[in-house]
Amino acid sequence: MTSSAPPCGRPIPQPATGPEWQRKLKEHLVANGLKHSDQRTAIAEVVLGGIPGHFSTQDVVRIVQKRHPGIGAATVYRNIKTLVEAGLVKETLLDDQGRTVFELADGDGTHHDHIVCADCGAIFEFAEERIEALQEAVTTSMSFSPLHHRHVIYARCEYEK
Amino acid sequence: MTSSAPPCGRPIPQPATGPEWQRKLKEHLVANGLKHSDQRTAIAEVVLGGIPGHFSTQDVVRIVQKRHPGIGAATVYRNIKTLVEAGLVKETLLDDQGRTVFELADGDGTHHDHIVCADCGAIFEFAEERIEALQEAVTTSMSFSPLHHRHVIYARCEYEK
DNA sequence: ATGAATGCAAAGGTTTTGCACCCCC
DNA sequence: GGGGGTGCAAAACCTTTGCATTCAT
Repeated sequence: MTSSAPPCGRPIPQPATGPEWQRKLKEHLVANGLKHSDQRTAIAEVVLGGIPGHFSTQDVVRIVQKRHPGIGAATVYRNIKTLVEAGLVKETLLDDQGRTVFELADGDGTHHDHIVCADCGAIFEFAEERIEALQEAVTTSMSFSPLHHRHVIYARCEYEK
Repeated sequence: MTSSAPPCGRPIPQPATGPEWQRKLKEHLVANGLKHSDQRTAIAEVVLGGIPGHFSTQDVVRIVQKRHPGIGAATVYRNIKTLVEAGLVKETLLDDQGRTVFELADGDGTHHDHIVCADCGAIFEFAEERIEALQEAVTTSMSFSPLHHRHVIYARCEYEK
């Protein structure tokens, strides 16, 4: 079946859902004098328990509000920022429309970069040690200390051609 | 301004200013049934003749309007899109504030990626064949055909520490 | 009670679009 | 004169912020 658009005929990688994000979150809140709230819990549950792959804040707003219509968008923005600071979520890349895109932080210290399907927009991941190493070498050779990077390859899925 | 603040004590690379962009542009216009206009000329002159390094559309708007106060921002947006389609300018990366950043297309087929100073926001370039090759290999090994990529390293200039 | 969290609305910023008018070919 | 080009203002979007209120500790 030659699908006219989406899901690229390939499985979207699932996030590593840990049973311990709750502990990590509580830890972060306590350590920073932050407080609990039903909204915070609801948002964290949606993000850390139910979102596969990559998402924008607007995605979260939609899902959260479907479940809890009272929660405002600003609260979602503020809480995702908190989740990032807690190290549970990380910002990965800005998409073509200027939205910030997030993904769950890998429980382990794993790092990966992304391939975006130019046809359907699906996001895939890849890890290549040698690229990381060369990257580091290039950066230091230019007298910089690398902090982080955004490496996104836009490609066409061969199955779609 | 795209790269304001302390210039990191390093020279910003100058673009390759060709004497032939006018020919290329006219070619593109003719080929696509597009027309000339004083505004189009003015904008092209600012972008292709006078802008060093990397710039946002807003940068161009400011410069163009200083010289020709009558030209509207929408016209600049529309014309930069045309310049991109003509292959004279290319989109390089989205900055932290969601603005689209452009640079002049290299006259030759040269390709490079970017290092952004996390302290001052200055943008530098690097080229590393081996990274490009690995990138291609990884992409095809995943059954994709690479189209283009965005590879941005955020780093701290050692001189600033 | 003290500081955080929330909701709402407004503001900020970039980019797009609708529309009437103008101008090149 | 027909189709692109332009200006202006309004609209889209995403995200942040101000403020009064509510809530957790």
